[in-house]
Amino acid sequence: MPNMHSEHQAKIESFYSQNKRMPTYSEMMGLFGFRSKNAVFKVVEKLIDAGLATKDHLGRLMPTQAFGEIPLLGSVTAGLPATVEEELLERVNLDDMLIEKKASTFMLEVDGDSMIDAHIEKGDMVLVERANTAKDGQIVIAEVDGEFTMKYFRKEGNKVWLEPANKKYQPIYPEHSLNINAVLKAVIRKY
Amino acid sequence: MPNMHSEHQAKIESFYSQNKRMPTYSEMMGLFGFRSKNAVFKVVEKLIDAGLATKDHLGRLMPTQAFGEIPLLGSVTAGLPATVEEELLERVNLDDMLIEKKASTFMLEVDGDSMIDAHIEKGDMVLVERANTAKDGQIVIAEVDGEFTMKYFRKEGNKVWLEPANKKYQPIYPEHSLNINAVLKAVIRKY
DNA sequence: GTTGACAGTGAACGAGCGTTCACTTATACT
DNA sequence: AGTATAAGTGAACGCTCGTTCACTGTCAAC
Repeated sequence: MPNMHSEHQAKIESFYSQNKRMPTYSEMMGLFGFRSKNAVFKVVEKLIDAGLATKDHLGRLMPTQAFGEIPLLGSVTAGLPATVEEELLERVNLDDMLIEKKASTFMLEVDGDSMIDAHIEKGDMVLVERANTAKDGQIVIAEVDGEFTMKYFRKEGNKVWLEPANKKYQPIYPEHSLNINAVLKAVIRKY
Repeated sequence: MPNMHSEHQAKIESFYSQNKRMPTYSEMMGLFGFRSKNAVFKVVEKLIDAGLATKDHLGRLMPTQAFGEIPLLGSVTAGLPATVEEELLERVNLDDMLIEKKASTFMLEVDGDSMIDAHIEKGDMVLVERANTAKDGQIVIAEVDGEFTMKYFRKEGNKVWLEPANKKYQPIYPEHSLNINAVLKAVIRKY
């Protein structure tokens, strides 16, 4: 039996991603197939010694690194190492990485081709944050003549306009006002 | 006082995203500024009545929708609605949406321009899943002559080759074997 | 064969949990 | 003024939690 630890840890991880919380010792009894809580206690003790788990101030198991976190390897040209047992890898949590202000963050689907030269294509998902203002060069979702579009926001002096990232469209110079709706934080394309 | 519920819920959400678990009633006492657990009890009762929370079989608070989930609005041309109080919005969890097999999923940074015509550019982050095989048309990370690259995987009959998404590079026809390392699941670009 | 380490059982214990009860204070409506 | 409704206090209660203790079986080492 190579490494019992990882098997137990995998079951805990699986429980966590289903229930969004850590299992209690009684629940782990069922999870591991034990009939005694003490058996669980000893297993957990080893997981902690191995640095694969932690407890909080209530004695409850805490989600540590590797719960919701994904190994962040180097670049594409480096490829994937054969074994990823190494704990010296950096790890990232998608939510923490992409979402700053959760309450004002939304997701939208892209449905035009006006930002194609910025490599944002139809069908992509965009993560945006509600805002009324933007800085020059940011990509925004704005309302122009009652219609919403995604464009580069440009500002020079007190002159503002919108610029598509597609040569076949023209920049938009607002006559009166320009209602910024949100600024782009991230693009997500799923395959 | 417009809606006390949302304020309390926001504090719980904040606690959850920091501690990756729900607060206990005692912790909520501190969180809300109460000196009695019963005050918390009544607040929680209302949150449940309002459908903003649930309890599990232990009586503990459960993370419900809206914990780690982001409102998924329509398309960009639809813009962002003024109020998002409506509970009829679809919501998505980034992790659940993007990660299928957590144990074999990794993140890499893109560092070439060979996939630029597929709108994957230098600096993008890619979510990949370790694999030895792929289907025709999928984007893969493969090893060719000791070097790793990201390319389209092509297969016709028993002939396989790699195809860049950039006219200035040539397709790669492997002489002996072709080591597929991983297949692309998603592209993430952060601004 | 004996010993020691390890893994698991089963029962017990204190602590903290969620919950309930009785009571007080404040707000709003007749 | 009088009264209902809601919000908060503080103490109590049972239940489940994590933890501990004593014990049994198993396997390897010497």
